[in-house]
Amino acid sequence: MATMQDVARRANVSLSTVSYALSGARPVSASTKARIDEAMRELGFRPNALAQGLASRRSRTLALIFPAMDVGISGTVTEFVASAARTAKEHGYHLVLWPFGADQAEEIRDLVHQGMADGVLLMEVRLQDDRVDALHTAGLPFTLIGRTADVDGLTCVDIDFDRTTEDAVAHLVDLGHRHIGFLNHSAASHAARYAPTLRGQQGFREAMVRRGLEPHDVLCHESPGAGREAMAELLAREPRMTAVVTMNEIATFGATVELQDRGLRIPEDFSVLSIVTSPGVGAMSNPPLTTMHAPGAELGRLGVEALVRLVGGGPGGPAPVLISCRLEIGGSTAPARSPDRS
Amino acid sequence: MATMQDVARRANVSLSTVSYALSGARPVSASTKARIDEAMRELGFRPNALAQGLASRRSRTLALIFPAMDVGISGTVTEFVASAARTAKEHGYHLVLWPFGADQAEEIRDLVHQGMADGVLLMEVRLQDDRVDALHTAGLPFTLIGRTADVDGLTCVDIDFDRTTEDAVAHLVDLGHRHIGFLNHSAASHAARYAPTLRGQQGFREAMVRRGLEPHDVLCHESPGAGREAMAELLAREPRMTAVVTMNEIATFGATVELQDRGLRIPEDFSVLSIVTSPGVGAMSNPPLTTMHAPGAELGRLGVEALVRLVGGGPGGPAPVLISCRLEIGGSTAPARSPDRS
DNA sequence: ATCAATCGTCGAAGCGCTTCGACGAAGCGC
DNA sequence: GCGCTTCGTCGAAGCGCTTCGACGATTGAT
Repeated sequence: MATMQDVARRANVSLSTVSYALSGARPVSASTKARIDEAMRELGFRPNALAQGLASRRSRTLALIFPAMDVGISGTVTEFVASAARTAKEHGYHLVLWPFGADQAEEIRDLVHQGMADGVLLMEVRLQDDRVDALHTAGLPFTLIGRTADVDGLTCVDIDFDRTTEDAVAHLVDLGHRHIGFLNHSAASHAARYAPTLRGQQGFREAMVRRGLEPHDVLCHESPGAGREAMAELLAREPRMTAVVTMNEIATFGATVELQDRGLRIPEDFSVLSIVTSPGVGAMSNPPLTTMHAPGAELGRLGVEALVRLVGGGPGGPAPVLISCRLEIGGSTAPARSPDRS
Repeated sequence: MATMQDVARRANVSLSTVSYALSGARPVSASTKARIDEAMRELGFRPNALAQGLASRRSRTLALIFPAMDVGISGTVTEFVASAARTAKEHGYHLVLWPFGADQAEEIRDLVHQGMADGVLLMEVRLQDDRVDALHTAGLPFTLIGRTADVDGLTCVDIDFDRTTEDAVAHLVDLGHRHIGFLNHSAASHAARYAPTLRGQQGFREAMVRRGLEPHDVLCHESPGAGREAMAELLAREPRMTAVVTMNEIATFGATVELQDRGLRIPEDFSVLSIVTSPGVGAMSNPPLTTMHAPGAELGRLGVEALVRLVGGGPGGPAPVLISCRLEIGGSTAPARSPDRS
């Protein structure tokens, strides 16, 4: 593996000139640059990333802290990670994976001190998150995928739950639905102050109330069985219900079964709109679900771009960047059946 | 950020002694070691990863080359990546992501020359794969997740398709089924010599023939619509069919619809066994599918462990490490209905 | 007591790069 | 023609660590 010294000798210039030719930190005459380029090509020279990092104190590496992850279908995570890695590469950065949960702030601090990363991307952020403090005191640039309760001074990229629930309700109301339920994540996630659960609930309620409609929402464990029960409970609370917004993929499969078991046809008798979904899940139902697909790829791209800006000394986003889920019309939503009697 | 020099001064020893105390490369007296440890703790010292890597010529970083990935539900990929990252960390390695497709062998060579990684994990290997050659000539240790056509001298970790299809057929035959279909991946993947498609097909056929049964298998695009058609074709080919093995998640959802539309109840009239599935997909059907879950986490762990061994100068696996998918009984397989009339 | 073989420690030479100060050679105004 | 700036290049000093050879101080065998 050729070193810069080899290139310098071959091009009859000094080591530092090669470095300047490469980085452009100082001007180099065209003829010299040509000789150097030639020498590099002939030797197949690639600058050593570690030496470069050590000397410049910039590793050109970003770290992605990602959760232990025993979640069910996490196509969204894959999309996110793939997109983040691709974007990092486009900006000349490596992306390293740090598998740390919310309780491992201390270990994160350790890794940060190793100087391997110029910046950190933190995903699955809790409303209250020790890792954020750890990163803060470590003094390393970082951006959050998600939001803590207080985002002051932080750079965040997150799903726009307000807009997503608003759009979801708007879609159903436009179709004539008035009695709409919301099937949320589990009570456990609510208790743990899992942001999507809280924000989804709030967004749905506001979207309904804004229209003078009564919101009905239930928490539901991530399983088809729980989904059936939750759907049953929603119908018990409001028998005139004709549509449901779900934000719980696995439970949705149970919910549709409950509906069909009651003789309610989807979408003729009842509309189902699944929000914040992984790619492809809509297609797994019959009829295929109308979904609002979680913007995993966008989050990855924007998160990395914000971080790169930050690492380069740029400004942190003053406000969180919020991305809404995109509505994808499937076959599970349709105009409300009967004129509403309420 | 404290350096080794700081620690040395504080402990009243030389820089090299600190290094030896840390690495154990040479003996250090207990009392000296104690002083050094103390100094490290007081200063919160963490060795700089880049400097360590530069000096020792080992970055303690592994690279994971992973596909562009526009696949549908890739929970398995997530499992794999998470498990690989966790295992790498347990062994004191970082894991960096290199998003490269099969056609980017040249760029891989470039990155390898940068000296950032001690070893490479290559996933979604094609039977014929330029990247393997690139890695080979680069002289960097690597292990494959999957297998090329010729695995001589290579270290591989892969799904055991023979065993998986054998177990799948055995499960169904034990239940009394005799006319069994196989719903494979797409013709495109077959043409591209995508290994799972080829090996799955072959394994299924052999498992059937071994029992004196006639194998019926179809290629099928990854969509529910194609799944319906493929299921219809299988039934047309063999009307007495009472069970199907599927290796195409999205298509499976269509296949079950086709069966139910024909009045065939699952599992009373017809058994469906979905193999090489992502985590959680079984639960998405009603009834929940009996599946053979792809061992994503095991592949990640074993792949990294093999690579760590290789990087440490250990022997490459002489034979590929093959892992079978684990049968998870759901509600979509049951004893064959009527005594077989064939 | 004597000599060789440890043992524990130190100093120094890198690893391959970035970056700072310096310094001839041009180029400029006057 | 004089000093002055600008341009292109060089040498050297690190970045924070590993590792090699060396060297007193013990230790054990004789």
